[in-house]
Amino acid sequence: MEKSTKEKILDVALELFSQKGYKGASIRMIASKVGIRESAIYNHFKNKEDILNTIVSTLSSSSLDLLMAEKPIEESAKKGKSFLREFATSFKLLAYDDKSEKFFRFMMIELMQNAKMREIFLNDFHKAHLKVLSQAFFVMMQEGMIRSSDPMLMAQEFLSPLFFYRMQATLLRIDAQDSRQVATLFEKHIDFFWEMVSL
Amino acid sequence: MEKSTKEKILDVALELFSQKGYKGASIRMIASKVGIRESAIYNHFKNKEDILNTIVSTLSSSSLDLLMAEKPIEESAKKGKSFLREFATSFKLLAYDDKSEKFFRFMMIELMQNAKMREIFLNDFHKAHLKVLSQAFFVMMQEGMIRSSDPMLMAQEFLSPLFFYRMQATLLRIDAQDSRQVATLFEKHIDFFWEMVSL
DNA sequence: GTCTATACCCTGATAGAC
DNA sequence: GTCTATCAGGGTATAGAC
Repeated sequence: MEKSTKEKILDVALELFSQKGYKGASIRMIASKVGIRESAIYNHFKNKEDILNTIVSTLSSSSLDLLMAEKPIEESAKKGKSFLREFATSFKLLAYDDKSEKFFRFMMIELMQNAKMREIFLNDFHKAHLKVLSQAFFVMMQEGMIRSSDPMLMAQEFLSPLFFYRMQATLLRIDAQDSRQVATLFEKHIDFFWEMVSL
Repeated sequence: MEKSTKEKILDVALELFSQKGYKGASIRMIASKVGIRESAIYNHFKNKEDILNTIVSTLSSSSLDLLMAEKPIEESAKKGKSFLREFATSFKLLAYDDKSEKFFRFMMIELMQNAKMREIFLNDFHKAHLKVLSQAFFVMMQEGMIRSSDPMLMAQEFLSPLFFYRMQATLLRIDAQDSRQVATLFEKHIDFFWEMVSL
């Protein structure tokens, strides 16, 4: 099963976008890495922006699906610490999945430059995670598993370290540095957090 | 007191770097915004990279000084929650200081593209903060103010939300959105965290 | 210190042959 | 679908007049 030229272009483009950002990755470099001429790109995509949009719409949704495809939160949240561990593990796995990591890198580069990417990050990414977590914490509070507090605040406090550890892991891996110490932080975070909030 | 041309160039460059990144901000745009020709830039800086280096070496250190210019940590850490509040307040103020915010935006853009910026972030910025905080938590544990745990882990857990809230505040402010809700998270974080760890 | 003029490279994109 | 050829525009940087 050979990859089509179109798929090759998308793969190479994501690779280069994640290293140099949208502006820094030229059509010429993409074509060269794929092994065709610049002009041949335009048989598959209208222009450079068309490549970008295809990548973004493909990958911006997939990361959420992995986390949310489970049963209703009302039920799974009753598992308490296990739920948090599953959530964090999914989050951590994304940090070590090739395409997800590349998209994450790309997203971080564009975040401060591109309003559309900010919207994707704040709404699709962050707000969606917060919603799931705050609902879960609400259930856990009702069940008397954890101490009473603002569920949304607790969601922010739980999510922030996950994000930051993921970012650190990505940064270290770019320079081929050892990221195992950071990897253990995901698990330590669950233990630490649960010990703090559980009754 | 008039600003020298050199200072104007640095101000405009930081402004544009923070909006478009290093590659995206051209000498031409910088010159145009300052009100001179491109070639005149080269009377003040050897080349574009020279502008970058001047900005980085000026601003990468200053953000730390603000936080660390206090008394020895061994003493101030004994203040417990007040110490954490002071630390977080300094951190928050940086998010609302014009030049610091611009440099932060610029740093976030370059982080995934530029090895030097990664080094600045991980060593000068992150590691330095962790060192101060872990020392402080160590003292607090010895004084019996907070529960016993790994001081470095506790530092990571305390710092991560601060970073993430700062990033959120910056993102919202770029689009001129209301960032007051995020601003309150800094204070809520202190209260939440302290309630969790204090004895 | 600033200007004009210029050199040279890289960019995205199109036209037309095969 | 891919190629060669070509274009206009923007990028950094330098030389030399004022």
